[in-house]
Amino acid sequence: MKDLSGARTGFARAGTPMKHHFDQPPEGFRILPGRLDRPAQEALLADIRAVVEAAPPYRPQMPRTGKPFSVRMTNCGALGWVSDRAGYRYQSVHPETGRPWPPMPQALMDLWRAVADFPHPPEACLVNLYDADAKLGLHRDEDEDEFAAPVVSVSLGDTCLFRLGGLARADRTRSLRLSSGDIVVLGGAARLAYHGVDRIYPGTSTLLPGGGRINLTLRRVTPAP
DNA sequence: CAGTATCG
DNA sequence: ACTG
Repeated sequence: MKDLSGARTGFARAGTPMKHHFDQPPEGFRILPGRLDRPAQEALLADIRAVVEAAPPYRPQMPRTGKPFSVRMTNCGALGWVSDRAGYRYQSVHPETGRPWPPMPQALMDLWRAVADFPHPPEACLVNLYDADAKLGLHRDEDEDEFAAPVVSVSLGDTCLFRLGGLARADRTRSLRLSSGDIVVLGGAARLAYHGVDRIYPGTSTLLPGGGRINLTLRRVTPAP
């Protein structure tokens, strides 16, 4: 049964008298018109293989409960996003090896420069590894101290069902498929929009030998100098 | 105080 | 554990 209360913000019909409504996705959300071609995807994948070699993917845990994520993660760049019983945070070292995160590959620095429209380089690239059953619940990227910079996301491998909401958790959401090579920018008002990954469609890409999906999210964490 | 990138 |  649909929620007919109407007492929600979201992708409301135009002309609704309530505040905080929009009939379009939040301003600043865009899927770049041209996805990365196969050679570019393969080059990025080679970079990520090196990252994974130096900083092995691990399974984060939810704050307080310790409940494991289905998604495995690692990072590259000066800072990496981690989650464990102590909470969400950015830190400069891998939580299991204690070593600094491997450097941000040049291709990702170049990609950021090309699409972010922000005058300072990214500090963190979170690498999310999805197997066929992995999901990421609706959330906002709000652990950064710099919201003027966008979040830039690159999809590699199997297609996923991506869900985009609004600025409040209860806002209406839209679902869209993201396929290998797609580049998404969450900037402007959409920088703090709720989003998540509802499902992976196995066998929809030949990029990753074992199947699955890799998502790279580039972020500026500290205020621009 | 409840909620959270969990899971349903 | 930390934010809102």
